[in-house]
Amino acid sequence: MESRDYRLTDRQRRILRFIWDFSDERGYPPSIREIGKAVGISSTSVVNYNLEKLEREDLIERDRKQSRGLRLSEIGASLFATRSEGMLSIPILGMIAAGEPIPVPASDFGVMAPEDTVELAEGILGKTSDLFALRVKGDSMIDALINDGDVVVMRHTQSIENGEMAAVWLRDKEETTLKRVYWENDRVRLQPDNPTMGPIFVDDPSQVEVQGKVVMVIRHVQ
Amino acid sequence: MESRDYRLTDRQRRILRFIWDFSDERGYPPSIREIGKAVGISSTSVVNYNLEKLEREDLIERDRKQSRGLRLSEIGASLFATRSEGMLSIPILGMIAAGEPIPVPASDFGVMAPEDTVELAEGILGKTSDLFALRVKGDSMIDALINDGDVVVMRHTQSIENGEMAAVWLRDKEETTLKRVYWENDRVRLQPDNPTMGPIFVDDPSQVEVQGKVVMVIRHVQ
DNA sequence: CTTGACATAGAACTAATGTTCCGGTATAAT
DNA sequence: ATTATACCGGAACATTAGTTCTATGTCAAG
Repeated sequence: MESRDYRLTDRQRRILRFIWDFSDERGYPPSIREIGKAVGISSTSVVNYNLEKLEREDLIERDRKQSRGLRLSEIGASLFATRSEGMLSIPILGMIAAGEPIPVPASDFGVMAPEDTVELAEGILGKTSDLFALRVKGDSMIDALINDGDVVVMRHTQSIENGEMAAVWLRDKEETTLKRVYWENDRVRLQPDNPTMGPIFVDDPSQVEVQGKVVMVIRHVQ
Repeated sequence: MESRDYRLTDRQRRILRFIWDFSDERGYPPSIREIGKAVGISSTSVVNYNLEKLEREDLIERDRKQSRGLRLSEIGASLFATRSEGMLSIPILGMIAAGEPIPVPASDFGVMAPEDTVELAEGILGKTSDLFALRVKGDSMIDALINDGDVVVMRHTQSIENGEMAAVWLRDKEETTLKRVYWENDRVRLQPDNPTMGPIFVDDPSQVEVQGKVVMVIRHVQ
């Protein structure tokens, strides 16, 4: 971010900073006298004088004749622009089969162009990284209350507990599907949550690759 | 979870909303006289009187003797679905029964204290206003893939289509419940989406009041 | 040196804003 | 009917806050 030189005096900088801090803390802007006291100016006219300078530099905006009628402009606020973050944009990387496993073009979701994104607030989920999303195709997870068209937010991880819902890549079949995963002795059982469907057994555990596990389900109604 | 009823008068609601709007637009809070003018109160003392009520309800905070010395409290601010730079904060106003209808303390969700919020990106849903959220209690909507503990985002509206999912207030029973609503001749059928449960029939349609309809379902896994 | 722009200070003034008091109305409980 | 309470309106009042005016000091340019 470029730092433009506003030709501000030290006093003006301190005034600007004080307006920001005061507003942030109290919920309303300071009066001229409060500014003067904070910055060490005894005369209200001097504060006013400097405020006019700041206004001319488009760092603040003023409503004359209104007590506390001033605010930092967009550009002024950006000087203190602490956090523009807080929002998390999770790419929907594609479809995932949750039914008769349908071929998915790529084994690595990471290389696919996101068709859309789900945007959530940070903090609603734990770690912000390692997240991605997929749109569900099929109804094999109907008993897990995940339906065709839903979006599942997933955490990219290899390690999952027995019975957790995960997106798994079947290496030999070149398919990805959403199932509950159970490791049983020498084989892997991929269990749909739909009574009309049976499990898939994979005898060679190295043939299944966990892409990630489900951490959230989002569904639009209508 | 204690969902508290604020018993605000219409005037107090309008004052609260005006403070919010004004502050949002101007960058500083309104004066007492500005509030009065906006909500149609000629006397500053009456505005002051109502502000004291709002303060007692912890919806605003005041700095006495300071012009414009007031701000919405955290809880007060959360009553408005706030958009902060593309982000939408939707208050979870309480529980809603989706099972054996359990009594819900207030018929008007709009005045209850939010226990939490769901934060989404703006644009993921259409209009930003009129949205609120409820946590589902019970499993009567299990076939609609809505389970105990899920959060339903709702749009506050009276008009819904036949068969849509809605939160309805049963006036005589003083309960709110989440069901599919069917208008049949002279009666209303409230249909759970659970084969083990039967519908509720209400013969007097004026006894049911639609609070809002479901537009989104969010579920955390684990 | 003189001038003028700039920055400052102090004080007086005007306008705005918050506070208080007093009376009135409506309603419900006693 | 009486009382208590909540709510409202008007007006006077006190304080806060914005504006304006005058005066002073600095400093670089002419």
